[in-house]
Amino acid sequence: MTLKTKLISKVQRDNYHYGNLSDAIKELAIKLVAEHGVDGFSIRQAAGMLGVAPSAVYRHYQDKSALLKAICEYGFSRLGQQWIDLIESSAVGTDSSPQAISLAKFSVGADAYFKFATENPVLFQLMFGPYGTGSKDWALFQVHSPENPFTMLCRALDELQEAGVISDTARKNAEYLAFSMVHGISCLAVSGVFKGLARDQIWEHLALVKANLINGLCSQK
Amino acid sequence: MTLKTKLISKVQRDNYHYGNLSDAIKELAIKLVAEHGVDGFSIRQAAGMLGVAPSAVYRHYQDKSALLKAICEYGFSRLGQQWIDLIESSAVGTDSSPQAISLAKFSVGADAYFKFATENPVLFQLMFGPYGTGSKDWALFQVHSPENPFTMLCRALDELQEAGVISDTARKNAEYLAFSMVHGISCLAVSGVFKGLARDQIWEHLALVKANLINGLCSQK
DNA sequence: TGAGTATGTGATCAATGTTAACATATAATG
DNA sequence: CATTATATGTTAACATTGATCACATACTCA
Repeated sequence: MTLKTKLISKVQRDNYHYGNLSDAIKELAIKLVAEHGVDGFSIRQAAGMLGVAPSAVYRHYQDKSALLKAICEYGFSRLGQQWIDLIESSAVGTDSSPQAISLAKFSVGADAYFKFATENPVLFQLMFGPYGTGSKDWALFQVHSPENPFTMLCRALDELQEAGVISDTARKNAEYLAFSMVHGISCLAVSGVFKGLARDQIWEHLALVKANLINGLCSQK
Repeated sequence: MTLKTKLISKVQRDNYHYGNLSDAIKELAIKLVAEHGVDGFSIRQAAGMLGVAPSAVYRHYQDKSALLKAICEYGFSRLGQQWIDLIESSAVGTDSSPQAISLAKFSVGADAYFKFATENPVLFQLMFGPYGTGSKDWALFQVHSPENPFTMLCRALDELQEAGVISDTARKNAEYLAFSMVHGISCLAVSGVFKGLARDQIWEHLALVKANLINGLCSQK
């Protein structure tokens, strides 16, 4: 439970002011948290690595919890970005029917969500933990910000409906259903429950989940 | 981030030996963790509340992480118990068809899982975090212990198959599918994402998820 | 009874989060 | 340009924590 003190290279600085400590400390914290877990992260250690006094951090973040919350916000923003990017990069929509396009978009979106989770397990758990969505004043899921993955999912479902792939009643019930499924398998993958399985197998589970979800939605009249 | 020191009543003891400190500290830890979160829990505080020196705890648990792991094990065992209990108490199976019985059992099992999660949010998150399923040597999900909720789910699915409610192929793909869905909505409920919603609404979401799941499984030939 | 073992104590250590008083660079203002 | 205000660092300190050590006490069992 004590931090491995290791040999922390205390970087020497020549300027009194750092430059942009607020961002620097956040980026480093993101890296350290991902690497050593939330509990293995300490403000003092991070400050030392930047060659800065621990108390300097408190000019930019009120708390350790405030810093962790900032990391969560970064996580959500990056998840949103990757969602969009993956849809773009997978070239969904080139000469296909609107039905096929909306389906592919939905599918790729789910992939992006799952991919983000498995590639950033610690961050993902942090985002939905007490310092993220669990924190008292977390507004991201109430306000309909475009960065919100839930909002993105809803838009993907809207497109499915507009393309006539799913019915109006299916659309109504779909939101929490779809979110639960994609989030669920992501959580499981991240939690260590699938420890024995190969990556390919886990992705097959995701495919199964997606297929069942789409099937269920389409079969609703 | 610092612990609220409050007025911790240091209980006075008359015997040198505590009795069963191992269990006492665990039970208190379970309560404190549930109440103040994992990060708000300290060994020293708990020891103080039992009127015992902090170092005494280390006779029974190698680490703080070992204690947290013990809490996770308790969690899984209690979840399993409640799964069984809820099925018993809801009197599933009195003069009904085998199909109806297996369906009801499955449904009630999912309810038990969800109920446990929402009633023990901190514990639930802990169980699937780094000190639970995420810990390096977590064997509960590899060994098929009867306490394992995944094993229980599988048995419920077996019964659905045996009763002829779902097909053989549906049974094969069902495990991770069902687990993902039930676990997914439980995670969401616990994470704070549903913060604005009333309890009834959240339970309706669960009902929807269950309905869609069963529907999807039954429609597979 | 007496030795061995299990369990609890006290003192101590290094690390951590956090704060306060002080120092310095940058920005704003006259 | 000189001066002041503000933003951003530093140093030192404090209380709390996880953990370890030598030591003390009670229980067990031959």
